[in-house]
Amino acid sequence: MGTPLPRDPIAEARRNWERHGWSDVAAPMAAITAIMRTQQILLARIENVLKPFGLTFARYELLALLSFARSGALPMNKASALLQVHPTSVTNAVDRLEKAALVTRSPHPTDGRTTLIELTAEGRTVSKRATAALNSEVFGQSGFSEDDVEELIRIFGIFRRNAGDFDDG
Amino acid sequence: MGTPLPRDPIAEARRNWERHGWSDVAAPMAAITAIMRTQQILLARIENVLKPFGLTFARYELLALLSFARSGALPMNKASALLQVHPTSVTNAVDRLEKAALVTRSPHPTDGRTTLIELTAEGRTVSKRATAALNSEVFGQSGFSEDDVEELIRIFGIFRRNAGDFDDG
DNA sequence: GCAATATACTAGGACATCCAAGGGTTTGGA
DNA sequence: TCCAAACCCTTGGATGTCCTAGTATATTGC
Repeated sequence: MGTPLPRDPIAEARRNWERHGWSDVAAPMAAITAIMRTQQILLARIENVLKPFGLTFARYELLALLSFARSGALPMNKASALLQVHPTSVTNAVDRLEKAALVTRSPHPTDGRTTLIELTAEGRTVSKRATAALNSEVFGQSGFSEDDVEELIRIFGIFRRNAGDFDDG
Repeated sequence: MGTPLPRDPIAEARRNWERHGWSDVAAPMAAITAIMRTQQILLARIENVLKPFGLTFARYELLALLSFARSGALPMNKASALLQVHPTSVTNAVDRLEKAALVTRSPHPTDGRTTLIELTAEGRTVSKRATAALNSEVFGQSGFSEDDVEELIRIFGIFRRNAGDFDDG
């Protein structure tokens, strides 16, 4: 996307904030902006690893979720809740995964409103291979120290709970 | 988007990773997934605050960048580099901001290839108001402790430099 | 038992991001 | 001097996300 900048643009933004008299919120602004940028970098790495499998991160997450379900099947609304994305995003992902023959839709046995998503044999295979690739090429080389990884898990765990993602602690 | 889950879905994913023998990368996987989710939550808060101004985060970032430029104007490629997004994303944002009369395009005085983006008076006003809103409603209530904010800035600063975003230290 | 309310999924629209390609402008080396 | 390579912006296409209905099925309450 380009050559490195001579200066950290987020540090510059922080200085701009301070210079304009917003010192009280300059640090959180910088932290939040850094989260945004880091997410963008990580997502690009992940998508790059998944591309050979014909997967995007959204579709991979759904496959992985199904692969951990006891029966290999989940209702769409359950998937939406667990992945914490809008139901229409799940519909979209399932449409494409179904077209690629990695999952199938089937009616819920007792609730006519509900659609079950189920992994196909190929879906399970692709999921396994994609996970192996992500483990070795992204998660295994995250660039974060072990201590920092635990810090991030702690900080964002608190944040997500406060944001209403889940109840336990 | 829904009621809180009974359990932290990312902590569950981490346990799944460990149960499948990927303990060595389970923690970074959890950290990266938490970054993704946190970004999503923060972006939603930001977009929500910006909506009354008719802005999205992408457009706001461009406005804010311009407001800090000495002359209030920047070449598009410069904006693309500083915001670290694809040039086509800048084209898209400028199209919409120009339609809203918040910025104007003008030819570069000496380089015929380059287009300058410049804030209009209204663009400057909207930028100021939107920044004030974000400062008070998002950055001022980030939910991160002061210490954690500094930790995040440190950790992601290292990460972004290693990812090639910038050169200094 | 039936109407009103709630829940589940999908269709269509608005935005953002990236990539690939195309057309115009500059620059630089033969 | 002049043409090829480099650079800048835009267009068109693929994806993903969310929101706002709209349709179908369940549940609840009177």
